[in-house]
Amino acid sequence: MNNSNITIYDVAREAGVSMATVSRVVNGNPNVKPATRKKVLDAIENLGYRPNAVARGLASKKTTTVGVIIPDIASIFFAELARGIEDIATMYNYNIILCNSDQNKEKEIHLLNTLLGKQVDGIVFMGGTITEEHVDEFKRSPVPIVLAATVCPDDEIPTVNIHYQEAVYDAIKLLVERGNEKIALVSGPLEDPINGEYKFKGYRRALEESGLSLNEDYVHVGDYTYDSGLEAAEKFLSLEDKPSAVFVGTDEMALGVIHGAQDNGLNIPKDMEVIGFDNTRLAAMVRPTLTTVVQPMYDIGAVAMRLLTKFMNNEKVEDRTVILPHRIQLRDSTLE
Amino acid sequence: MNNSNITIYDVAREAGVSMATVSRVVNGNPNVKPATRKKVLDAIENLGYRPNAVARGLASKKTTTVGVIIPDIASIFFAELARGIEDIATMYNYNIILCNSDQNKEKEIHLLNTLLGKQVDGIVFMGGTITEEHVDEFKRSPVPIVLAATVCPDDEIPTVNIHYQEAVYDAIKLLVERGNEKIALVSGPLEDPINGEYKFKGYRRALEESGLSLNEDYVHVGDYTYDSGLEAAEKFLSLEDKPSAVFVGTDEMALGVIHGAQDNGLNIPKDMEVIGFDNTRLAAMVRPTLTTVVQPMYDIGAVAMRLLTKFMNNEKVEDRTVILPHRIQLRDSTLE
DNA sequence: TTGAAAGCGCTAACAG
DNA sequence: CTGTTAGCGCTTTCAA
Repeated sequence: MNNSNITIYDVAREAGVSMATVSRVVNGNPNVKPATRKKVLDAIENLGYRPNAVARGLASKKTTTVGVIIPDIASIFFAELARGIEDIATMYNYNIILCNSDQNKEKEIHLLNTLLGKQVDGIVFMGGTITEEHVDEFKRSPVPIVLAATVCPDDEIPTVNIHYQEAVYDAIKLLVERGNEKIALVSGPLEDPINGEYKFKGYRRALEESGLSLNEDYVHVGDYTYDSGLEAAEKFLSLEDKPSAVFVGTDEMALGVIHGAQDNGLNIPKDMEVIGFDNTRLAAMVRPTLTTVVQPMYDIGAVAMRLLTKFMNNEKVEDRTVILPHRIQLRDSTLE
Repeated sequence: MNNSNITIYDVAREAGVSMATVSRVVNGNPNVKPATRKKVLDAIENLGYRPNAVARGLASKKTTTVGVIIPDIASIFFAELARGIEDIATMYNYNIILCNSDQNKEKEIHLLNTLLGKQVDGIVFMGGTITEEHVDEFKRSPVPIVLAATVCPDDEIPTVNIHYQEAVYDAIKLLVERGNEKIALVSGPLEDPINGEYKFKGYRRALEESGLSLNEDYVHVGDYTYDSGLEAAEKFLSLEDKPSAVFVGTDEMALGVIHGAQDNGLNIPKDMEVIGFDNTRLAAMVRPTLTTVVQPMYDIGAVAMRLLTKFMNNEKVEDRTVILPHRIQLRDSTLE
């Protein structure tokens, strides 16, 4: 039954050894005579002994648990990231305490402290805007912290990202090369530097370099939801001079744009080309299928966690700022 | 900076009291003179003291952490459930250790033991098939376990579900009432009792009661993926006598069915009506929008977690098997 | 190769 | 209202 009350001490007695020896076999210490090891293993088996990780954590100051602060696990984007994190964590024998922050700064800082209180061995942090206060907290942390899919103004903090500006630049350039001169942008909230700083700048730079001017009517700021994509389409279609292509900051909003346009009788991509961002599974679940910038979410999570293990083991880390490659996956929402 | 080394003992000295008193104020024990409390609070502030939850856990035998075993957090369905769980957990001041099981029995049992080793105060379990071995483990657990969106053959194990058979029955009946006589089924893997037992039986019973016979050609077993929905459509459309309606076990597969049909020139719902299951956000992200059975994932998670808190607090629980209501959300993939 | 003993940082009686 | 004192179950020197 409830075997949670049997301790290392009980095993020691049952096996006729000291608890130190039991500890050794439990921890795979080689300095134990095979015969002794067997006795102990048998006792463990008989008693149904299960080591108490909390006690172990207190004594060893390691919990083999890492904290994960994520904006919203229900988001298809972050869920994929989380899976990458968890898989690698499991591989290295860590468990994960998962916390949703809703990108709320107070919550984020509070969660950070809760996790540190729980003595996690490290933290993977995903968020929107990283303020100085965030950075201070990160630096004050007694355990390593790695940011995933989150840009940080301070480059001493380890991060794993793709090159957002470049990625958007590439997408816009592609549209330009295909003859588009009226290219709209549906962005996520500009307060998030990934949108306001990186993606937007990529858009602007690509237009400039192509000799195209930035038309404010062609910029719509959404809130990441499908519905805001729908709205963006409505807005663009109400324009005198409609855009011939639109780049959308996330796939979910891109689906909204596509459907909004189709609901108004447009043909995608003939009447309007659409490019999304992220390459979530959604991209294959629309008609036409969505051309999109591939952001390897799972890999970002996996690499961030791997990086964290290095810090936790005091391994040498050559580069604390890792940039993963991106590319554009052509599908049917763009011509040709 | 790194304040993780300062302990309750340091605070006690700084405040000129005993550690017991510090413990009292940290834990909100009212038996402390206000003046003393203030001294302690100041000392805590000055030193930047942060209680060590691991030590606390060892001493109190409570970790305020619950384990969550989930098939795949990257699934839109489970991610929503997880969010419900986490929100309520946070509300009751618990953190969550999240583990992906991929519905693999060995992994599930192993994770269970890992979590128990970490001394979680309770566990929310989501899975597919629950075997006797599972039930044994659940019953052997020293802490309460609640199953969410997971049917269990043994009804002593607390569960939170909707009435799957009834839900499917309702959907099929609706199709019948609208004049359909050739109703196909796209199911998830039949090994999962939710599919093989409950949903399938709902389908069969509705047909029987409507005087319709079950046609094997009209049953396709998918694997929950969009692509398997696509395949199902291909298969149905290759039939001599094509179905006029199809009920699909999950929304994602339903999108596949819709697109598969459209890719073959069919008009949904005119040529074929489609009903999905779950009412994930996907249901609104297709054209036509998807009529679907509403399974309140978030609520299931939330209620399961709430139930777990009751067990953890030894509160009276009237009903360990809770059934949440379902309904059908009519959209455009069905006629009228 | 094994054991003894001192903590890890905190809670929880029990006194006072 | 406050302090003393045992542990909680395990790891980790240090000796043997």
